[in-house]
Amino acid sequence: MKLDLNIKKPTTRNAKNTFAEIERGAIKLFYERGYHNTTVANITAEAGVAAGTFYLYFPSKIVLYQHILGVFSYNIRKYIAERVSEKNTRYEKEREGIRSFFEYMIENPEMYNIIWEALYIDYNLFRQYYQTFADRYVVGLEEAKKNDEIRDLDSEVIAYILMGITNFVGLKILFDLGNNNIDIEKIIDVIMEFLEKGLFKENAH
Amino acid sequence: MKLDLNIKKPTTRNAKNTFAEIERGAIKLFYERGYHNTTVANITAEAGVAAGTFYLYFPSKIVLYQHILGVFSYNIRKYIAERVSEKNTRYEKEREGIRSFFEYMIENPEMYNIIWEALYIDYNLFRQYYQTFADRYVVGLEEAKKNDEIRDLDSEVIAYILMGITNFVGLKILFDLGNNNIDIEKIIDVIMEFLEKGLFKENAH
DNA sequence: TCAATAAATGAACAATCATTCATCTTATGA
DNA sequence: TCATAAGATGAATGATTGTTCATTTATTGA
Repeated sequence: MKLDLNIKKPTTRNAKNTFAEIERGAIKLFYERGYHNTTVANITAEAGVAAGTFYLYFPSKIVLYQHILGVFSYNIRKYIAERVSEKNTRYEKEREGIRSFFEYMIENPEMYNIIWEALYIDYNLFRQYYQTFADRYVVGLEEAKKNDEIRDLDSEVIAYILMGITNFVGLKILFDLGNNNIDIEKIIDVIMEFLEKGLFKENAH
Repeated sequence: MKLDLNIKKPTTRNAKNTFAEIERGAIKLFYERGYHNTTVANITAEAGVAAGTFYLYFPSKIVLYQHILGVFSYNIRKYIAERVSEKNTRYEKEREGIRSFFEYMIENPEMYNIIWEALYIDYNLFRQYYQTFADRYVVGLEEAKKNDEIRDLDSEVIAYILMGITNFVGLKILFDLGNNNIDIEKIIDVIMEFLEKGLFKENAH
């Protein structure tokens, strides 16, 4: 499934550094200005190398983007999975999943913009990213159902519901990141109470 | 608050048609190819007018985008508000809000891409769009709290939770729109049961 | 009917930018 | 040490595209 992007890996130590600098510069600029407002010349200038150097490693600008998306996609899944696997109940796993998503997002605010931008750069990659994320989620939810931990609701719909909650509350957190008075734990508390008891009171209808 | 985009409104009937054709062509192409892969020449060709005609009405390509975003933003809010106001309980309002969001989205799949793309074209407009949407939501939620219909949770967080749910489940629906066996009512049932009782069973932790 | 105004045209312009390539520099390993 | 390969350079290229403008056509109101 891992598609070959035709990227040339550097061998010498200096070259590895050059490659990493191009990655770093691209992530910074794609985040700050978006893919289309970032030129290859911008990236190489940020990386401190000549324009032509870019094409030693990447056959095109779009391939660099696809590569970076792949790296982020892998890293966030790994980050979350490692922390969730430490917990035992679905409730604790869910809480930890949400917390680690927010953590990763705050440490790597570039990820957000870069992943969403796939919708306008490579639609299939965008769709695949979320569908893969959802598929993994479904596995955990089905297991929790077997253990009688969660209600018997369509797991795929629930997966998208939970991704929607974390992504949009995450968006709000990014909006407010300038303000120093955001309390992430308090926000997670609200989400968890919502997941526990729902929105409506018993007499609501 | 309504910002002046410096758009020239047409006066004669023919000119009104030209203006509408440019709007229509732009929406079609922004949806199909994205903003950056759509040229002004593409838009005028789609509209069946000469390239220069574009600048009779819009001072630049970006202003046309901002104009279209404003139209969608207004239309979807109006569409939902009209239907929600017919309902009495918060439960019924919520269900109708979700349903009408999906309805509008399926009828106007362009809206989704065009609004999200704001993140890469005009960040402030993007942020303003969601914050305005959330602010409206908060008003309704606060009222429902007073009526003891919903739990006492932070209304702004809940607003982003609910927007996240509708947007991401909506995304899933758009992914699957090719398949003819999607049952929207069933998906809404899942969301509503989730909102009623939460995700976890009583004995979950 | 006929000036005055509005609408429309499309070739030309100027700027941008992804990519190439001939040349030079550095590293490697036998 | 030295031949070979890998890494790096940056000016040049060619294609694209947002915008302008001199000119032509259509509409309007008196």
